[in-house]
Amino acid sequence: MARAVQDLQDATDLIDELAARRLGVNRTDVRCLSRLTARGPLTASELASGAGLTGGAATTAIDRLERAGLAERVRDTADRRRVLVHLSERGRAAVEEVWGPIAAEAQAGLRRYTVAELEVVETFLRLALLNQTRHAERLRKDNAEE
Amino acid sequence: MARAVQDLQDATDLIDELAARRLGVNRTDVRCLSRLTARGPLTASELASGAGLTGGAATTAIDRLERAGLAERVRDTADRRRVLVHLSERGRAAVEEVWGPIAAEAQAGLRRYTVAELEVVETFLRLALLNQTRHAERLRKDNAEE
DNA sequence: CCCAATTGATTCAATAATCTAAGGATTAGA
DNA sequence: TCTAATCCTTAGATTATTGAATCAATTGGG
Repeated sequence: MARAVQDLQDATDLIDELAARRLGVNRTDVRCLSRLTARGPLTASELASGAGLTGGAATTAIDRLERAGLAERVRDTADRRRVLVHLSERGRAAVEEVWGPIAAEAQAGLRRYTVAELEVVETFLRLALLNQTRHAERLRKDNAEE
Repeated sequence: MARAVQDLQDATDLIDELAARRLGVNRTDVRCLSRLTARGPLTASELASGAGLTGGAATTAIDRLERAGLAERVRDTADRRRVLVHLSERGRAAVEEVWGPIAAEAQAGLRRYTVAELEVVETFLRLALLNQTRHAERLRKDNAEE
């Protein structure tokens, strides 16, 4: 079972790599695209913490995405220190082109499952997440108290 | 459901990051450690392709792991061009310390599931993998024929 | 048995990405 | 209004990866 999870993760990793090449950006930028798709427009710092980057790295990542025409900076009118990062129309289309079909087929596959079965799978995933989160906490604490 | 999978992946990612810090190596090195743990001693080139690295990158990654005391180079006596990379005793212990408890608890969690339920989950994961693999192929082809 | 071709690993220079720290602009609070 | 805090950017140093060249060992055809 652990192996099945691992294999799935490796495959996802591979797809990210291929998607990066396809879009002409790097893996970090793909991670940012994914965040932006999932969580709507984000400020530079939200994107940074979401993608596990420092501020400086986020700035250059956004630069690259902007240069690639996949995202756009929009100054927040309410607080002009902030920069909101939006997916551009082209960015949205690119994301759809790469991940749309994957999501669609996954969705289709789910239709063969009964509600009870879906429940089992989802609970499994949530428990696994809980386990990981608990241990992430343990590691964070261990790292802190060196 | 897609969200549950995504969340789990993010959490795994976070753990890799924390583990890297804990062990004093980088993410690439953690990927190598994971490969070495899962697939036993590997030659430098097997490790390279397994971890998605070029030859040069693999060499320096092994250098770092060796310097950190986590792995060891062993010249293959049968074919002396080859270098087998083994986890060191300390490497094995470090992997166990970080991932052992996670695996143990995951294993324990699985015991609450019936055989039928496990079957459902495993099939789900395999189908998801299949879907990803199919689309990885699509992307690879698209990239190739540019 | 030898030599050319191949294979495996390493080295090195160039490139790319990241980090940290400092700086500039804006906002919020006293 | 002045000060501190916040947000993003910039710049220099560090780190990692790539791709090509190199060295060593092996293999196979003649």
